[in-house]
Amino acid sequence: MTTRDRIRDAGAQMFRRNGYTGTGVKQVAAAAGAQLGSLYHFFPGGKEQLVEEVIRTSGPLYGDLVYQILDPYDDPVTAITDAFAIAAQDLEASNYADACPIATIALEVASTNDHLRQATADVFTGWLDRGTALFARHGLDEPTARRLTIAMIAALEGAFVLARALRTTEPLHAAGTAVATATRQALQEATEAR
Amino acid sequence: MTTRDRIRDAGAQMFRRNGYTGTGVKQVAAAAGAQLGSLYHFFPGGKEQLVEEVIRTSGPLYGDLVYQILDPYDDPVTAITDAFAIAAQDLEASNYADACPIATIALEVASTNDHLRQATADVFTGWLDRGTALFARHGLDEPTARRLTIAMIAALEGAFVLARALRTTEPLHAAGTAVATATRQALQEATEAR
DNA sequence: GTCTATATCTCGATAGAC
DNA sequence: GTCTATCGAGATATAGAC
Repeated sequence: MTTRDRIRDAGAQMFRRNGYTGTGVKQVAAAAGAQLGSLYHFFPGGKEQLVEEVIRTSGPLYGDLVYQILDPYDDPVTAITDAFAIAAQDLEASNYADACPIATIALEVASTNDHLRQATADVFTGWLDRGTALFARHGLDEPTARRLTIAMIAALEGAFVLARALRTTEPLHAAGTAVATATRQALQEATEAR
Repeated sequence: MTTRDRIRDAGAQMFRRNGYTGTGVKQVAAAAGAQLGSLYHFFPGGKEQLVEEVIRTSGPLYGDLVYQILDPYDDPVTAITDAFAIAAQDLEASNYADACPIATIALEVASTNDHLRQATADVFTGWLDRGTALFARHGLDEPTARRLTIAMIAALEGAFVLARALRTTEPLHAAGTAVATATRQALQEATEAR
């Protein structure tokens, strides 16, 4: 792996766990086994360029991860339940450190840096579009599919907040169950309307 | 209002909007119209003592706010829908700045400061207990009531993340609808089981 | 209790030798 | 591209006069 990649990955991990303002560029360089000069060589825009790249790479990557869990299922209801269970496992395995790679950053910059806010918005928009298409494939009309996707992502993000604070996976299971129920209901109504 | 209260309130607002690590004690003192010496006079534990007090006061206060919206309703389903709609209005009115008063802090400290992490956990636990009691009053058994409460708070927190990043209230309406649906379903099952 | 001044440290960022 | 040294600004925190 190149020095550039090591810096980007170290940044991704530290921003994810300690937040944007809570992470220093020197720490990132040290964690990457690189010199500060190298960081500024590859990221002349400094810390802000580094986070933006982290947002725009880690964000979609995490979307892929979730998508690949959901996609193979015939039944979206069990797909959702299983996906939240896997998220719970992963979170616990990382000692409640690795949840959403961009949520902390998103909240930190939402009212302080519009350029970075837009980067997080682009990531969320990408997730929404893909999720909407996935739900639509199961027979839901576009507005309903979009509504459910938003609810699913919101449930996951919020469950991560509670789970990391409480250090228990209970929120992920509770949120997953609720989203699964709402999805089952929507699918049923779509069938009845046919 | 006393100087101490002004400092606490200014801190609450700045931590809520810019996060914990993103806020400086000098800025807090300046925003409160107080001198730095006064801040350390009233909060000898410095920044950490200040946030902890902010967490433990603003957190329960926000819980009261939500509770007072939900409580008067006979029907929890419309209560939830309305509560999310009100949250959407408030968020938009503050230009997407004032969402949950402790969520950003909670994510920032979850893996970096166990003492503050515990403070946020205590706040969430308080919310959960009150919400569970409220749902139980409408005829749900305790585990179901707790599950729904967790799902509701998670949906709200996650919707805030999406809404602040995307600068739209759509996530709050979508999340509210999903939680309302899950609640309607749980109430129906409870009635049928009787 | 309030104010000013300052100590100490770490921050992001830059310069320049190699 | 990598490394060392350092700049200037801002961070948290403290001291001490009033």
